[in-house]
Amino acid sequence: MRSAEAAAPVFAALADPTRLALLERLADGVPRPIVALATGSALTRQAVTKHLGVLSGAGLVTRRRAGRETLYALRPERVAEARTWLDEVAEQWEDALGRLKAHVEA
Amino acid sequence: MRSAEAAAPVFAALADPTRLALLERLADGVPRPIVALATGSALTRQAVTKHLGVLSGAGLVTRRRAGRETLYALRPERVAEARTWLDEVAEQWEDALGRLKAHVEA
DNA sequence: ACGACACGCAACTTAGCGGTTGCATATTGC
DNA sequence: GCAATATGCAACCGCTAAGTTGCGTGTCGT
Repeated sequence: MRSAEAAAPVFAALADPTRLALLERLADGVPRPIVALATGSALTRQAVTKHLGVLSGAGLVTRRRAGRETLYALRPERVAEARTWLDEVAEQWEDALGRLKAHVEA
Repeated sequence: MRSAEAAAPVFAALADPTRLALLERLADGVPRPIVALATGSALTRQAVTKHLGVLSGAGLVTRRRAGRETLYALRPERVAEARTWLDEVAEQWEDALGRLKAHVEA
């Protein structure tokens, strides 16, 4: 993920508190069906389904059909990619800060 | 930034490719006026102004008036906060993975 | 003082998101 | 087979975001 074009969809998926909460609940690595994720979220099952669709579309989560229920699980590679983008910006900034400091002290 | 509630606005600000591009151009630590950021972005000055307003609202950027132009500069603390949130999810997942592995091998 | 420059404010249009409701479908268990 | 469960699909409403256009204001340079 080098360009902003590639990073934006992932951040867009992370931009909703409901979706962040879903990710937090999936962060333990256990795949869960929709109903299990809908209970306690004060939302309709359909709303949760849509949010999971967004997360799946951004590659942050995987879907797998198991009988009559579909299991969703976290996909940590994409989380890592988002972190990479932020790392690059932060690193570039710290490099610039370092050069500035060196220039001032010279 | 411990809860999803606090993290979402920052990610929402990062959700737009135009805003990410603006952050990339500000990542060298040099404060720039709006016109300098608008040139080459294929957008109107007003559109860029709005995006900078969003970034400023999320605390990702600072505004400073200098004569007839307003200078925008990156504010790396917030970038670090977003990274922290992603780190927590990733860490939790890796912990879960570690436990799972230990359980399987046992 | 005056023109050019950089910007802010406000109204408007358009498109997409979050959410709900209603209905159809496949699966499980008895 | 039948009721209950878990889900998918589609239409619809309300709201906000993105972007443009038009106009007004302060500032710089000559």
